[in-house]
Amino acid sequence: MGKIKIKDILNGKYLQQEVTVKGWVRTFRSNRFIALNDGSCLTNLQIVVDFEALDEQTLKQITTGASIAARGVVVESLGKGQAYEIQTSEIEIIGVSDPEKYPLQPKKHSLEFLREIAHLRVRTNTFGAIYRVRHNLIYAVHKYFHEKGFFNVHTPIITGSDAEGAGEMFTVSALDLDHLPRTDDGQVDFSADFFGKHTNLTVSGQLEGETAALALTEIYTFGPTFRAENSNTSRHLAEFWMIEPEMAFYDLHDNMDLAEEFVKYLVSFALENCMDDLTFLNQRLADEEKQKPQHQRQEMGLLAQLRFVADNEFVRLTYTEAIDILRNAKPNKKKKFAYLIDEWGADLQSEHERYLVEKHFKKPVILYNYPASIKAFYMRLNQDGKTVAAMDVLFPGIGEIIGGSQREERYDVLVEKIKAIGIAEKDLWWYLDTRRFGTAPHSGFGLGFERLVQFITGMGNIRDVIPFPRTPGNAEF
RNA sequence: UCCUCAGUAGCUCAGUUGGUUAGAGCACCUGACUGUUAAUCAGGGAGUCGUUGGUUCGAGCCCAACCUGAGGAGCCA
Repeated sequence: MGKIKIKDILNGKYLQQEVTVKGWVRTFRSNRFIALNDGSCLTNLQIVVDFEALDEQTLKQITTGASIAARGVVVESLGKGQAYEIQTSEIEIIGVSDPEKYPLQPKKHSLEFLREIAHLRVRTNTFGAIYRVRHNLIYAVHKYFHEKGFFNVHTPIITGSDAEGAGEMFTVSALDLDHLPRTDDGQVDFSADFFGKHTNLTVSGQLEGETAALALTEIYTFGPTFRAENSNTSRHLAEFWMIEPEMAFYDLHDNMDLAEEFVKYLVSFALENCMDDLTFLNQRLADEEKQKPQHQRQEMGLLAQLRFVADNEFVRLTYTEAIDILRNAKPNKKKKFAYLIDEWGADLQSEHERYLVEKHFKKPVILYNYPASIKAFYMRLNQDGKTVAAMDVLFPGIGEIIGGSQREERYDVLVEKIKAIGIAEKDLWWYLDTRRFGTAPHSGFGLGFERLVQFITGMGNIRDVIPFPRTPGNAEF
């Protein structure tokens, strides 16, 4: 049993029928009303018990957190708070929960406290909603690409490529750390390791994804990604999930078109399929905003902002245009920026991106054609010889949600850039092969999945949108 | 990694210029209650004041180091 979900009962499918429901007790009031939740939806089902029909032992074990089965008839509720309820005289305690020790109480808990009990926080309204929205977005990612004819490619999680250049990596090793084999010059001898060479957890599936795009035309990856950077912010994780589409015969503008359409699709999908959970999260955010001083509050609520993003064109402007705007912006002239903008070529800081998105345009912004000097080696050099065909999608609140580029498909230009940054050609022999045999213009981008979930759920800290966050100093559970 | 702030009961917090036995709400326990909605009412238990060291007759309060958390910055997705 356990096939009947509370969601279906609340939809009215089982009115006047006898059913068995199973779930976890949220509250038990007046010795009579159980609020039962099975995770199928946000709303609890009210179980009305005839306590004279139950023995005292069973009654005592109906406590917050306990799992139970209840058998009874679905009826229209006599009370005001809900449409349906179950009248029952048959309760089975499946798993008891000592109320003195169970950490979740029917009251508000801080997100910081719930992070310490990540194995139980999914039993709260907020995290139940986040898990469900996250699932729907995972599904929407595959649905979108599948319907457009893209193929999902599993790129390796353990990589032997030393040259991805996207940050610090975690070494993967089966060597005995207490007795490390050494070479003659004292270095760790990775030739004695499992793979016969030094290997890492991947920081990006892009380079492998490119090889697939140059055969299947349109592909995407959706997998875990690892960064060993000591980042302690509300927007960074050491283990996160990234979506990386890669498309042959796309230039930078095709790439931006896809990125914008894709993000809007995901936002719309959530609005169409997760309205109950989003309405709850909208209210949660509104309550939280009320605690803040007025000048720090956001103008739009969560739902309003999601609709705004789904319905409006993103602004597109070049790095050069952005520098012009920023140079003449009030905070720059009044020296309010911590980093003042004066020269072309400066890297943009968070405060500048925020100004453009939240103050100047008040909508998502796509910046493109960045100086080559501040971007990765594989990005395609533009005709001006000083900018590359790179683009970043910037969102209010969370900043960079997508980073992408048209890739350098010209063998000679690519080899020059690889040499210039000091990577050995032989380490990328397989990547360079794609430029030697049937190379083609192609483009792609990376979307940080948790940042997207953050935006759609309105959660301020990225550690609250992944079930078990991995951050510096934290790998509990 | 840097800057700022915080750490007191299971949770959220108050705690006066350093001064007797450290408080509240919620939660929990006991009792009452057959239409409650974070139920309500009466009573009860509950603390190594983050850790270590120091100043002092006396430290939850002052000083130092460390640990943990949050916000911001850098790196980025």
